[in-house]
Amino acid sequence: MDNQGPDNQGPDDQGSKGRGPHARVLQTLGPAITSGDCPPGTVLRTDELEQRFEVSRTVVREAVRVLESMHLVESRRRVGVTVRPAEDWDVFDPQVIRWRLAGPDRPRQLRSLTALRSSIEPAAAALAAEHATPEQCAELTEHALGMVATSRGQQLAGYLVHDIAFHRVILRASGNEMFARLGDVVAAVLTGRTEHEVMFTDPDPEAVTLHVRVAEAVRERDAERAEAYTREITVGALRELDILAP
Amino acid sequence: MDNQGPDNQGPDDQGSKGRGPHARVLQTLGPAITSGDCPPGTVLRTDELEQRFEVSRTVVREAVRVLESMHLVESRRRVGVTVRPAEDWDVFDPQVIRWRLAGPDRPRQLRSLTALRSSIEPAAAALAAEHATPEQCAELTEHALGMVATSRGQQLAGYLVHDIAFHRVILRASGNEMFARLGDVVAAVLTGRTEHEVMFTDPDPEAVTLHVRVAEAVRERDAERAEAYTREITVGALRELDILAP
DNA sequence: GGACCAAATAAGTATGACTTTTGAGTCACG
DNA sequence: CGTGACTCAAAAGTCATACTTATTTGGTCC
Repeated sequence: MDNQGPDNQGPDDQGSKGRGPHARVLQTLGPAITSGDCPPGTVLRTDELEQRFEVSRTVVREAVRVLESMHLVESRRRVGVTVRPAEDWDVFDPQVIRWRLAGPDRPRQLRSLTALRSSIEPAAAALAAEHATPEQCAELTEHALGMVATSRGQQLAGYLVHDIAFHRVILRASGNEMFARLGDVVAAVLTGRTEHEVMFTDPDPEAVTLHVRVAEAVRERDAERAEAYTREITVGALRELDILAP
Repeated sequence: MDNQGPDNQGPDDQGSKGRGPHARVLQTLGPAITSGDCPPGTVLRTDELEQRFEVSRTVVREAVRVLESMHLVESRRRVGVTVRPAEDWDVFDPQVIRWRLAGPDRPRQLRSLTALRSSIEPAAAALAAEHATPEQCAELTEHALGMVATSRGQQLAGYLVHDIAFHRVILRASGNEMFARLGDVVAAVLTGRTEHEVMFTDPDPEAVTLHVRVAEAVRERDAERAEAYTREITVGALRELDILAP
C-alpha cells in the first residue's frame, strides 16, 4: 500500500506541477477546503496529516504554510491547523480560483469572475486604445478575424483559442500590470463557459462582430468606442449567465 | 548585510503577524524581491539564507515555499532559488501589494490600484444599490455624514476612517465576494493617498458631496445613479494622480 | 565533434530531539 | 459556590543531521 491512497484525486494533474509529495498534499488539501469538504472550523493536526498522506512533517508543514499564506487555514499552537471561514480566503489567488472552479462552488465562482470581468475589461480596452503597440493591434485584428473564421460549424475549440488570446492582448495592452494579470482569470471564465455547455451551439454572431469592432477601435486609438463595444461584450456575458441560472 | 532593522516599518503590524523566525525571513525576503533589491534572475541558495538569517533549514524552506506560491521565486534542484521576473508575480496577493506599496515601486503600484479601483467600484455601487441591506444603507449614510463632518479643519485622520469604511461597505454590499475582497486594497490606496501628502489640504468638497449622493442612490435602490456618482468619485481619484505625477 | 556516462551539487525528504505557546483542568481562596 | 491563579500537557514551532533525488557540468570515448 504505497501509493494506494484511499481517496486520491488521481494522478491526472492537468497543469499544476503535481510532482512531489509537497504538491500532492497541497493539491489535495486545498480543494478539500475550498470545496467545503473541510468546513470552516475544522481542525487538522499535523501528525494526523502525516499519517494520512504518509509523508514527513517537513512536507506537511510546508503545505500548511502555503495554505496559511492563502488565508485558507490558520495554524495555532496547542490547537492545530484550523480551516478559516470562506470570507477570509484570498479569492484572487489564481490557485484558489482554480480550486474553486473545480469544485461545487463553481457556479458562484463563475458569476463573481464574470462580474469582475465585465467591470474590468471595458476600462482595459479604453487604456489599450491609448497604449497598444502596432504589434498588439495586429494581434487583435488577427484574433478577431480568427473568431469570425471559427464562428460557424462547431469549431468551438478554435474559437475559444482566439477568444482567449484576444482578451489577453487587450488586458496586456492596457499597460496596467494588474489588468494584465487577469488574463488567466478571463481564460478560465471563457474556458469554463465553453466546457460547461453554455455555448454548445455556435457563438452569438453579434458578439463576434463586437470583437472585430473593438479591434478596429483600438487600432484607430478610439478609447471611447473600444470601451463601449467591450462593455457590450461583457454585458452580454453577464446576461448569458442570468439566462442560464437566474 | 545583516538585518540591523528587522522591523523598521513599525511594530504595529495590522495583519502581517510578524512574530517568529519564519515571518522574519518572509518579511525580509519578500520586500527585498518586490523592491528590486534582488532583481529577477538572482539566485539564492538555501544554506546561504540559513547563515544570513541564522535560522534552520526548516524555516528557510517554509519561507521559500510561500514566496514560491506567490510566484516571486522558483526553486529548482541543482540551481537554487531564482527570483522570477516581475510579470510573473501574483500582483493581487495582498501581501505582495503591501510589500510593493512599501517599496520604491509605490507610485506605479498606486496608479495600478487606482485604475483597478475606478473600474471596479462603479460596478460594485450599482450592485450595492440592488443588494444592500437596510443596515448597510444606514452605515453608508452614517459614514457619508461622517465625511461631511470631518471634511473641514484638518481632520484628515477622521475623514480617512469614514472614507475607507464607506467604500468597504459599498464593496461588501455588492454581494460579490471578489469585490468585497478589494476592501483592503481600497483602504491601502486611500491611506496611501493621505500619507503621501496628496491630500495635505482639506478634501475636495465635491467629492464629499458625491459620497452623500451615492449613499442616497443606494438607499433609493437607484443603481444607475449610484454607479454614475461613484464613477465620478473614482475618475476624480485618477485625475488627482495624473495631476500629481503625469 | 557529438553522444553518452559519471561526478558534483543543491534542493527535497525523513527523523528525532528539543522549545515555546496556550488551552484546559485543578485547586486554593474569597 | 464562584473566581482567580497555578500547573500540566498537547500541539505547533524550531533545530540539527542524515539521507535521497534530480540536474547540471564536464570529461571521456567513439
